Amino acid sequence: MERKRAKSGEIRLTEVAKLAGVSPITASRFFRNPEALSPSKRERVASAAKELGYVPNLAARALASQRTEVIGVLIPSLTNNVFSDVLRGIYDASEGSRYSIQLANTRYSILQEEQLLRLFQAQKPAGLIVTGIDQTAESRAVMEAMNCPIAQIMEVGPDPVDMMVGFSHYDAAFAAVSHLIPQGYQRIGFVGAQMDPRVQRRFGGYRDAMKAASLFDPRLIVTTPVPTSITLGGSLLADLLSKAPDTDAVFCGNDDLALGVLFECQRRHLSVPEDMAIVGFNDLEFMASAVPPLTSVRTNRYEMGRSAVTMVLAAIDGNRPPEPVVDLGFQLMVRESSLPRRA
Amino acid sequence: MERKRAKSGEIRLTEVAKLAGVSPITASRFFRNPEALSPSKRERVASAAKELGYVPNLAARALASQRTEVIGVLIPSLTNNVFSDVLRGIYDASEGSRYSIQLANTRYSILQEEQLLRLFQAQKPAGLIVTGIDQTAESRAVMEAMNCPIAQIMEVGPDPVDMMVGFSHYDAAFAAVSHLIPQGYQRIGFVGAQMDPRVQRRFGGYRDAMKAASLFDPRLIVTTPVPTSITLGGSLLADLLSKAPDTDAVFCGNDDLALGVLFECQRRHLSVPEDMAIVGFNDLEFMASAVPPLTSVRTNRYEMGRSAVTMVLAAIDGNRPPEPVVDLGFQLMVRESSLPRRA
DNA sequence: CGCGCAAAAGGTAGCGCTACCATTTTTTAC
DNA sequence: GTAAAAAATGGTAGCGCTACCTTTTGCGCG
Repeated sequence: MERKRAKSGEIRLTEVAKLAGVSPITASRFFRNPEALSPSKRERVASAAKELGYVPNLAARALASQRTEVIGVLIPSLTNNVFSDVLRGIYDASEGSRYSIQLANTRYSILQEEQLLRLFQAQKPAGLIVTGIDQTAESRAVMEAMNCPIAQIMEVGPDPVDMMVGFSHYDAAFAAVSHLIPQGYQRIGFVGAQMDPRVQRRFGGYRDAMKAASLFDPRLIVTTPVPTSITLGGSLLADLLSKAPDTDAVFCGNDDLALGVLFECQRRHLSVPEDMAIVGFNDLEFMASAVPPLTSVRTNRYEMGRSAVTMVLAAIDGNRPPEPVVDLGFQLMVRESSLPRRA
Repeated sequence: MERKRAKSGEIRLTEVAKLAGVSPITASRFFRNPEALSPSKRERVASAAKELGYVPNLAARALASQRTEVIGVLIPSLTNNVFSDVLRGIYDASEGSRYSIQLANTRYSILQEEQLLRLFQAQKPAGLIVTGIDQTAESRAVMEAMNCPIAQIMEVGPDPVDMMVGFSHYDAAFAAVSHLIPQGYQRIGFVGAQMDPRVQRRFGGYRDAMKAASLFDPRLIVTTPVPTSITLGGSLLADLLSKAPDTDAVFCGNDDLALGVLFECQRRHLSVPEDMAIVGFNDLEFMASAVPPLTSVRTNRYEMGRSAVTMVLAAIDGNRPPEPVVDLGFQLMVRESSLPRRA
C-alpha cells in the first residue's frame, strides 16, 4: 500500500538537473553563483531551466540554507508623505540586490511595533529597518535576539541597537526657529499634530530656541495627538489665534500643517509673511510652489531610506560601516514665507 | 566521523513538544488549530512554548504545507498619494487575518510588473493584488499559472484575470467635464502628467465630453509623460495658457496638478473660478481645504484596497464573491472652484 | 460491562533545497 | 613530464515542519 504525499506538481531542481545532465547540486549552484560552473554546464542548466519553466522554491531554499533574502521594514504610517519618500529610497536601493522588502506598518504604536517585530522574527529576515529610536525594552530584546543587521532610521541618538541613519529633529527645529527670531518675529507659535517622538523633539527645539531668546510663552503652543492633515493645520491656527491673537509667526510640526496654516491665512485675509510668517518641516514638494513659497527644513528622506538599505546590505556581506551612526543633517530652506519683518 | 550540519540554534517544535510531554504533531496542531487539542494538552503546549520562547519557522512550515500566508501586492508608485490610501486599505484589511502583505513597486512599467510577477510566483503567495487592467500577455499567463485568487484594482473593465475592484476612470472624467459645461465654461483645458493607462482613460472621458458639446479643441490639451507633481501643475498651466490664452477652465488629470494650477493662478493673479475654473481628480484631502476649495472626483481608494483584500481572503477560504467585478463608483465633489460662471 | 464511535494523539515520511565534505578534472609550476 | 594546487562536480544527509494515515483514549449506551 503506497501512501504518498501530494507533490506540488511544480518542476523541481532535480528535474532541471536531470535534463541538463548534471547533479542537483550543480544545478543549485547555477542559480546562486553561476560563475562557479564551467561555461558548458552553465549553458546546459540555463536552457534546461528555461525549457521546463523552472521556478525555485524559496521556502525550501530558506529552510535548507537557514536564511532568507528578506529585509524587514517597520514604519509608523503609510499615509504620511514623509514615509513614502523614505520607502522610495528603500525600494530603490533594494532593487538589483537579491533581497526583497517586507513592509509593516506600526501605526505609531510601539506595542504594535513589538508584535510586528516578533512576527518578523519568525521569518528570520536577513536585515531589518525600524523607524525611530523609541522602541520598548521588549522590542529591543527581540531585535538583539534576531542576529541580523538592523538600521534605525529617521533620527540619530545615543545607544543604537546596531546602526542608525537620520538627523537631529531637535537641532533642525532649533535652527528653524532661531532663524525666525532675527527676522524680527517675536510671537512665534508652535502647531503640532500626531506628536510622535520626533515631533516632540522638534517641539523641544522650538521651546529651547524660544527660551534662549526669552520669547517662550505657553499660550503660543497648540498641539493635538490627532493624526496630521492639511485641514487640521487650519483648525490649529484658528485655535492658536484665539489663544494668542498677536501671533506673528508659526512654526509647524510638519509641512501638511504649514499648508493648512497658509490656507487658513488666505481665508482670513492675513498676508504671508507680512501678517504671519510660516515655517514648516520636511520640505515636501509643495512648499516651494505654494504662493508665497513656504520656508521649511529639508530632510533627506529618500537618502535615509537608501542609505539604510545600503548599510544593511553591506553588513549582511560582512562590510560593516566604520561608523554605525550616520547623521544626514538637514537644510533650512528659507523662502518668502519667512522674509524679514518690515519695521 | 560525524559530519553534522550546523543547527540554527533556535528552539524547534520538537523541543516544545518534548517539554510539554506530547508528540511533535500535537504541538504543531496547537499552533494551527488549538481547538483540536484537549484543554489540558493545549495548556501544556502553550506554557512550554512560552517558556522556551518558541518562534515557528515559517520556511519549514511553507515547505511542508506547500503554501504560504503571504498576499502579494503590485502597485505602480509609492510616491503618489493615491496609492498610499489604497495601501492603507490593504494593510488594514489584512490585519487580524493571518496573512501578511508583500509589496512590490512596478514604477508604472509593465515589464517591471512582469518580472515582479515571476518573483512572486517563486513565493507561491496565497493571493495576489495587482494594479490596473493593462498587464502584458506574458504577465497574464504568469498570473493564470499562479493558481491563487487574484484581484485587479483601481479600474473595472472586461475580461478580469480573476476578480476586480475599481471604477470607470472614463465615466468619472466624463462626468466631471460634463458638469463644467452647463456651468458656462467653454474653453476647458486638459492637463495631464504621467499618462498611465488610467490617466489616458480619464483623458478619453474629457475628450468625449468635449466632443459631445462640440467644444473639443486640441490646443486645449497639455500632457507630459513626466511623473506628476504639484510644481508640474503650474508649468502645465503656463503651457496651456500660452497655447490657448482664452482657456476658462482646466480639468486636471489628478489633484496634485490641480493644486499646482491653483498656485499658478494665484501667481498670475487669476481669480478662481472667475477667471479660471479648476477641477481635479481623486479628491485628496487638500482639495477641500484649499482657498478656494477645489472641485474634484472622489474615488474610493481606501475601500478599493480594503475590498480587494477582503475578496481575496474570502476566495482563499473558498467563498468567492458571486460577482467577480465590483464597481465602487465615484462622486463628483462640486466646490467653489467650479461655480457657475458669472455672465 | 463490553461495544462502537468519535475525538484526540501519535508515527512516519517526506516537502525541495543546500551545507558539508569528498572526489574528479583541469590548470599551473617547475 | 610530474607534482601540487585550484577549479569543478558530485553524494549524502538533513533544514523544521506538516500531510497522511494509524492508534489510542474517552464516553455514551444497550
